[in-house]
Amino acid sequence: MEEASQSQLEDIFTSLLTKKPIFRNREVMRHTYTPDNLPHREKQIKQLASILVAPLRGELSSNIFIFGKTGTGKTAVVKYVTNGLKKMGEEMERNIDVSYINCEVIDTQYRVLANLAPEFGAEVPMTGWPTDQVYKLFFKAIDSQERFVVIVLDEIDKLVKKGGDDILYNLTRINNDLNNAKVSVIGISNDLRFTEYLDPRVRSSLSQEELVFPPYNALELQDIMWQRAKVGLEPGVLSDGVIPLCAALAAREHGDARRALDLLRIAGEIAEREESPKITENHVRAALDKIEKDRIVEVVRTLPTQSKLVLQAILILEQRGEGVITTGEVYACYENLCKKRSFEILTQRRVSDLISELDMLGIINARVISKGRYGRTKEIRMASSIDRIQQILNMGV
DNA sequence: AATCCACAGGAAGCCCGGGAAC
DNA sequence: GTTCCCGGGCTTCCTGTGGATT
Repeated sequence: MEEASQSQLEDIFTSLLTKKPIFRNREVMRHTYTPDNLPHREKQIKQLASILVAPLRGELSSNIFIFGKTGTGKTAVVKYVTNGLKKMGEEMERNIDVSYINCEVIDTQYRVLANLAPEFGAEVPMTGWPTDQVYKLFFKAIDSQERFVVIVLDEIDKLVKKGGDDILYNLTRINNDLNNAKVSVIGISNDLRFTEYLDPRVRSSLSQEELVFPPYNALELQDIMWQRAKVGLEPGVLSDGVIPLCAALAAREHGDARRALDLLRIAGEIAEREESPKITENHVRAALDKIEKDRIVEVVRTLPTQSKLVLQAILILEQRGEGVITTGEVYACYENLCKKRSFEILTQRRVSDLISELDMLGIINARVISKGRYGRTKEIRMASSIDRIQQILNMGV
């Protein structure tokens, strides 16, 4: 390292002293933050409020089904309106409870009930009990006093995919048996075709009211970012093209506000680290790259051993570069790999599932193709840089 | 038109580790 | 301790299938 001369040191001090911060309030720039007003969602807010006003009048509110892709403000609007509902409930001395459950994490009937019950004062272990016992306890707890209960099930499609629609069936019918309490359910889903998998009775009962959240267009995304930037960033740190660029990039991904805000925040963090006085379009592009890289690194690093072996097999085949890779080839290579490193060998059926999982994680591309006489298989390709993934793989195992 | 490949992917059920209850 | 539950990973067995080849 070079020796810093006196004048260089002075430069460092002055630059540190004069260094202007980028962020005023970093929290505001996160997509998890719920702002005071939600631009371009006035219609949905009004709709939702007009349904949820029922408990304030002492009536049972309809069940609601909410559709819309990721980052269209579904969760934000629901939280916003239900918060307001709770506050109004307190003012009017009505007993209103709102329970929010994210079904991506809590994805079985048992876990949903075990998470709901404690909110009404019934302690339930996270495992061990029969499900119907938990249900009974939950039922009793909820009916112990007169109240309105709104249960929000976010990412409800995940729940149904794994746990079936039994809970929904029970929850939507629960009012028939309750004496004191009244329950309504808000289901949030980003899979538009998801109701097809539901029992018709559940479907009709759950979608008494339906709300659709269309994607934001680029201009609306800009509005959202401007509004956040006003509070979250120092004035004057934004170069002209930055917000339009973030909006354009996010609009390309079906108008995802979450993505737009992440881009802007990460770009800000990169600018901060570079000690740049302004966020530039290049920072945004760097942010785009960083988000994707970080995601891949994290996913690959935390992959279970067997998935890593399958991925390694695909990598080896890809590097050999002998045309299209199929499930059979991957399995053969994987078998070798396991033998060489003395790991247990799973069946091809299981490996086929692991390949599909890797596809869903976006590390590889796998699509089903038919080679006519030569059967049906998956055509497998790497989705991103082979070298980088090999590096991450080398660190583990 | 019939055949037939190389799998896809559903269904059922096993095993195990978590835990509760008795 | 034994016996009961749950869920996740996995195997076994299975039926289904698009389209080149016969």
